[in-house]
Amino acid sequence: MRHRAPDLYASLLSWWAHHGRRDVPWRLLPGGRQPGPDDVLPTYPVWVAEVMLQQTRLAVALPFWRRWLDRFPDLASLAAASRQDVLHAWQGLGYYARAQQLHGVATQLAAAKRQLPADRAGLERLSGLGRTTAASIAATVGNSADPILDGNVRRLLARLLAFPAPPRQATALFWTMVELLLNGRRARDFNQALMDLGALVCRPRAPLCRCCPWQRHCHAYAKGIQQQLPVRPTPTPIPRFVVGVGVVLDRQGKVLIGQRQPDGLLGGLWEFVGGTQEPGETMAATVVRALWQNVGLAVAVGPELLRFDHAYTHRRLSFVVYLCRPVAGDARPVVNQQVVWVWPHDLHRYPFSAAHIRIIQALRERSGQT
DNA sequence: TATTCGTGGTA
DNA sequence: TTACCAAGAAT
Repeated sequence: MRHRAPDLYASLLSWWAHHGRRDVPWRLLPGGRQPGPDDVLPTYPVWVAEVMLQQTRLAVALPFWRRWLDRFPDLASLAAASRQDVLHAWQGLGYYARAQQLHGVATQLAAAKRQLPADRAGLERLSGLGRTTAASIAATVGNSADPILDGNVRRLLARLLAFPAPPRQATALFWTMVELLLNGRRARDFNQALMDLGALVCRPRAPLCRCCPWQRHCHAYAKGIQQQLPVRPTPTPIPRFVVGVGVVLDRQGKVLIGQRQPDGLLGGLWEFVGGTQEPGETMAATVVRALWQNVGLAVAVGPELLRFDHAYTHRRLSFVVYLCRPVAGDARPVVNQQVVWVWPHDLHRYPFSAAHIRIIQALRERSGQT
């Protein structure tokens, strides 16, 4: 009995030829010409793009990718850059460990006088690349026979099979399926077509089944349950915290910032000093305690600068930010890598997270008024 | 295997 | 306002 994989492949590529996205990184590479099946694309810009695109929407990553290539056009320039410059180029993209991994790989390769590998096995040994990203790079660059299994493909296959559990439980099955669908053929267009189909038609919400080349093969569609798939894993409750932040200005008008430890949340980024409110504690007390514990500085809490909510994947924070004056002690790094006093107009030289960018913006608006 | 890594758009 | 979620990987 013949399986139906060849039919699915052909209908997918036929759909993609007319409806695939044009603004994907490998179709935007310098040179402009659309690559033919035998063309080999440069590995470095594809590597950067694929890492940026991990858990990040195409439209979000694209401007970062362009700026990055403008700033670090090749592996050598990235290797020669400072960690600060690299983090600064990544500022606002999130998952900052990815930037440090790119930098680390570039540095190690440069020290060994080696170039990026272009095959999946070699790529997968690099820090920050799992099977999907390595396969996507290899297939994009060399048009190798390496299928991918990203979020788009998982969702698509979960619906195609009407898989009755969270897709993560079907990882082995889905890998086998994409291998069968690709059937040893070259994967550059195939992988892109699968992702485009997931992004444009088999969308997370309100899939456009009328436009889908696989509609007649789709078990979820046949059952009318495409809206209910894929099955979501039971969400874990997200803790909420209130964070008190002190923007400390000294007599000169310099402001105190600290650099976070290299690993963990927002690793290596700079921040204003703060801490989470404890039960029964006033906001002012939280700020005083945070400054004392984190940098050994006694401060007087002044007026509130702003308050806002900020959500991370696994916690929700409410920031309350106060202007403060130092009263006693010298700022020293306790929980931070280092602390420095900087002029407000030099803050843009340091990489900050989105929440602290917002604080900087409020600081600017306030100083502009007075 | 389950958590932990950001951010901003969207309904 | 809230919850969901996106070109996943590391631990």
